Amino acid sequence: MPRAASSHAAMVPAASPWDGVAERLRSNGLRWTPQRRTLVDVLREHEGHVTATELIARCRERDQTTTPSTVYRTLDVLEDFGLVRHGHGPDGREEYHVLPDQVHGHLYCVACGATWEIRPETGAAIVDALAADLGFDVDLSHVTISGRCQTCCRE
Amino acid sequence: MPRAASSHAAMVPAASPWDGVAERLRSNGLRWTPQRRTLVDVLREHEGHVTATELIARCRERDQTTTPSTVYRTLDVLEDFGLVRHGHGPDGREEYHVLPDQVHGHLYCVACGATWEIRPETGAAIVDALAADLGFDVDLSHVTISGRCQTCCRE
DNA sequence: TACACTAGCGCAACGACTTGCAATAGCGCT
DNA sequence: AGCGCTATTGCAAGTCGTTGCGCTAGTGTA
Repeated sequence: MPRAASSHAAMVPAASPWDGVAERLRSNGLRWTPQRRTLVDVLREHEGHVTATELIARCRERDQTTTPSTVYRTLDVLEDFGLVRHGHGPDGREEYHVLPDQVHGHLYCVACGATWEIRPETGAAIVDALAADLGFDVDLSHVTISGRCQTCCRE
Repeated sequence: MPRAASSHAAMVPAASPWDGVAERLRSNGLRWTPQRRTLVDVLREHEGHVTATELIARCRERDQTTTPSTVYRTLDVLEDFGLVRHGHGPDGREEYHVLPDQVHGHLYCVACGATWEIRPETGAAIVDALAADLGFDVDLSHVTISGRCQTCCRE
């Protein structure tokens, strides 16, 4: 959807959810700093999953002075805005899902180390099962379930 | 204490899965050390869930010289023997399930902080759903799923 | 454009967990 | 009971993530 910001703004590249971040922050009394800009630039190219450590490394590529604490704190802020979502990988380390268009859980194969996303329908089945059991309202996005993938099971 | 060390030992308390640990270790070329004894003694009284940090603290109560690295390493060994099982809590920290008589997953309420075990039947439903989806063989024991419990949902 | 207000930054220290390594001490064997 | 082999230990150093704090620098306002 072209989403014309004015009568003649037809050349906008395809609105990215990141485009309005600065304004969104400011309108909430927060600030748009160089450090946040760096992180957002990195996130732009990482739609998918990334570990916090990797994000820090990538930020440092662009700005040597990047500090871990700042990155973690900015990620917290972005999470409040729904732009990223964090969970814990099988080893307990932080993992971020960039732009969670759709909440989904993850599977991790302990044998080959690969990860998969749980399909929405399957995720729904899990959510339903737990809702029926204890009336629990699951937040799938925060979880990585481990086990063995089909391929590794065969071996 | 009655427990006669007589020729006929009929007063043994009821065989605990821990009773044979020393022998099991030795017969596998491993060793039964004072440090391991301390940890096992602690575990004996903790059937259920414990964090690694708490275990270390309890060990230190009994033996001031307890070192974290030793405890972690011993837990790894015990896990190989199936006596404990570790997973990661919602904050990514290690949690140990002592004597997992039955593999089960956990639920954590982000609102009130309580945790529940997932009932076997419900767990089975989850395992089945993922098996059907990707042929994935889930290891439920390693997971804590977060969300909101029934009570907190109502509020 | 200058100013004050305060969000955010970088630092330093801390807690949880891991790992390499040299010294110690269980265990089986004689 | 003594001996040697090597599993374990304890330490030190390292990684990942968090937190308290004083100083810096975005922002809205005048």
